[in-house]
Amino acid sequence: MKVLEELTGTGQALSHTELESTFSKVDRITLYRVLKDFEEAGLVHKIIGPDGVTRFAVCRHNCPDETHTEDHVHFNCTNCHKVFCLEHTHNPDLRLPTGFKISGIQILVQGICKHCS
Amino acid sequence: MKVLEELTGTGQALSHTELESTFSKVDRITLYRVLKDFEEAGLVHKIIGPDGVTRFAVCRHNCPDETHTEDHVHFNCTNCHKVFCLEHTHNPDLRLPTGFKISGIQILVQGICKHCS
DNA sequence: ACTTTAAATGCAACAACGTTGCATTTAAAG
DNA sequence: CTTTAAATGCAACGTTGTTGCATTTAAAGT
Repeated sequence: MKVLEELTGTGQALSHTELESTFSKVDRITLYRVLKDFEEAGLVHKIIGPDGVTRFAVCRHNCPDETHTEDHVHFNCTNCHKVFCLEHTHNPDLRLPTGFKISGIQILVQGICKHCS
Repeated sequence: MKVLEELTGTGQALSHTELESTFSKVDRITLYRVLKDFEEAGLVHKIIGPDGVTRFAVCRHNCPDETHTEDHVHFNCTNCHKVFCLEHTHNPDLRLPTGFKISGIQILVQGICKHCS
């Protein structure tokens, strides 16, 4: 699929709207289904930004085969509003109050990205 | 407002739908406006869960007066699906790739909460 | 090459979430 | 008691996402 190529080629996470305008000839419902299939197949993962916008990014090498746990940090640039996967910045260990058991962590950092600074 | 009392009383973050059913006599648009005003006034802060559902929680003591930066971790229980503010679990220091400047961090931990374990 | 079957696409409709404009009610100030 | 402003409710609209159904496309079988 060309959608997968687009997601792999660009270094950022793309929203449904962005993909829709890229593939203007494709129906938006088809896009929804394609992305849903990709996500269930473990090829892409969904990122919900601080604005509530859901974006999609390809799963890279450090995405475990089975669990598809995203052990990396996501970055949201407040200038260009793009969302990146910082694949090499892993989730830190957190010490929670007693009684809370961790199964997953999602970290979204906001700031100025490499290209805008 | 009774909405503020409800948010302060319960120890968790409440979604718009939950608040709507609590105050069934209040119009949902009024609820939207009240929550928006509270947020702009710095009384509550918005939390967007991993499911994309936005919830609201009161800002406690450690919310800085000016910036309203939420320097604490949010917890989403995979059993009861509630969202809590872990006020005493602060955001860790993250070391990002060169060129990325941090202005804010949002951490959402998933697992089993104190009441469900 | 033709038929059959299944998968992929497009369309229509619907539901949830959120916002805006306008009229009405409520409450505060004069 | 009147005037003004704030708060509420209603209607309408836009966006996002899902589902059902018909149609097209492609693959498999004969």
